[in-house]
Amino acid sequence: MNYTLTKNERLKRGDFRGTQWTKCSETKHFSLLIHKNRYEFKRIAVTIRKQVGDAVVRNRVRRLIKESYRLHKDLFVEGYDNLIKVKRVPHKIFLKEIEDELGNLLRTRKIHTSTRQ
RNA sequence: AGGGGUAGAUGGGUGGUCGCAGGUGUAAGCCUGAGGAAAGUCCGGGCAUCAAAGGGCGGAAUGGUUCUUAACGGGAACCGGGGGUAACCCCAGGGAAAGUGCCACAGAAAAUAUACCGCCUCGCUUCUUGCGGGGUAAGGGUGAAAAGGUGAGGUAAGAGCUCACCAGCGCACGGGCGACCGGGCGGCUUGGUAAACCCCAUUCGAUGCAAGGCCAAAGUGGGUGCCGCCGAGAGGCGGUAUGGAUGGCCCGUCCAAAACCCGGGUAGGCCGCACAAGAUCCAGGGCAACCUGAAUCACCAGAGGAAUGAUCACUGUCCCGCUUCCGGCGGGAUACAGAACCCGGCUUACAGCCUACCCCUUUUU
Repeated sequence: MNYTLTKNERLKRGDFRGTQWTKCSETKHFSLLIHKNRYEFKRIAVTIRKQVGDAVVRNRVRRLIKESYRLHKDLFVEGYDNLIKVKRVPHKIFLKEIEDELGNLLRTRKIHTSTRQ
C-alpha cells in the first residue's frame, strides 16, 4: 500500500471527451461518477464549478479530496476512472470532514460497481 | 496628551512525518516552488499572426500647461476653480456670438423676453371705486436658474439712462517656455446644459499565447472558373473577364487559370515559456516624476481538468477571563486572497502591527 498520487493517476483533457460517466452515489456536497478505463490502475479527477466558490476555496477543497484519495486508495476500485463532482462547499473545510464524507460516498457506491462487473 | 493629514513597510516563525511539480544527477540525493494585490480585466506596451498592413469615409478614445516614459487615459511639477482653522484634499478643467436640441414642477414669463400683483400716467365712469389704453423689470411671489451686482444721480414711475467700484467681454502693453498673472484703456453686457447631438485639437489597422510555429497516430485524398464549337470519349481550339482575399465600407493592392501540382490536418507531443523596459546597491544630475554611469547577482515558480499541499509539535503578535510579588494558567482571534505569455500603470479588497514627516487644539515652561 503506497500513499502516492502521480501524474498518471490524474485524468487528462482527452479522458473527458465523449466519456459516458455513470453516477454511482451522492452525498450532501459531493457526487461520484465512474467509468471503466483501459488501464490496470485507478484514476481520479475533481471538478468544481466556478459558481461554487472563489479560487481559494475551490483549490482547498480539491486538494483535500486528493489528499483523502491518497490516504484511502484501497476504497477505490482498480481499473476505473473516478470523477468527484463538488456540488457545494462544506461549511468546515478540514481534512477530517472531507474524509468522512468521502467515506460515506464510497460506501453507498458498492452495489453499482458489482453489477457492472 | 488628544484629534487629524500624507507617504511607506510588514502580511507570522522553527522543526518533524506523509505527499506534489520543475531542474539536476546513472542512482541515492540535492536545489527551487504564489501575491501586494497573483484579483477586477479598466488602460498602455513587448511578442505573434493576419496579403504591403497603404489612403479615404465611418468608428473609438483623450481633453488646463510643461515635462517624464517603450507607451499610456499613468506619474511629476505648475496654473485655474472648489472644500477645509490648517496639514492637505477634490475637479472629463477645450468650445455655448458655427448650428440644432433640451430646461420637469412651480411661475406672468425659461430665451426672437415677458406685464400676474405692484408702481406711474391718460381716458371713461363714479359715493367708495371699477373698466379700458399706454409706460415701467426698482419691489412682491415661483424656481436649481429671472436677462450683470452694489451704491449714487436721474425720472411721472422706472431702466447702463448717466457715473463710481466689482464681475464679465474686447484691445494693446509688461512678466512667464506655457496654462496664466498684473496693472491700463474701451464700449457699457451676449442664462444654463457639450458624462445632449455637435465643433475643434491629438491619438488609434485587427485579433490575442485557446496568438502562433514545428512534428504527427487514426481517418481521408484534394484542387484545376464560365460559355461556344469539334469529338463516341479522353480531350482540343476559340472567346469572355471572372472568382477569391483584404474581418464595418470603398479605393487601391495581392492571389489563381491547362498541364500537372500538392498534401492539408484531428487526437497527442514539442516549442512559444521566463534574462526581462530584471533585481540589489552606490555615485552624479533634476524641486520632482525621472535620467545618466558603475558594481554585484542568476538553477531561483513554470502548471496544463491546471503542482506550490496535508498533518503534528513548539512558538510569535493581539484580545478576554482567572490568579497575582516578578509572573503563571485557560479560552479566543491571526485578514484579503491562488500565478496561467511577460512587463508598466490604474482600480478595488485587506486582521493585526510598525515607521517617517506635517497640521490643529489643550496643558506646562
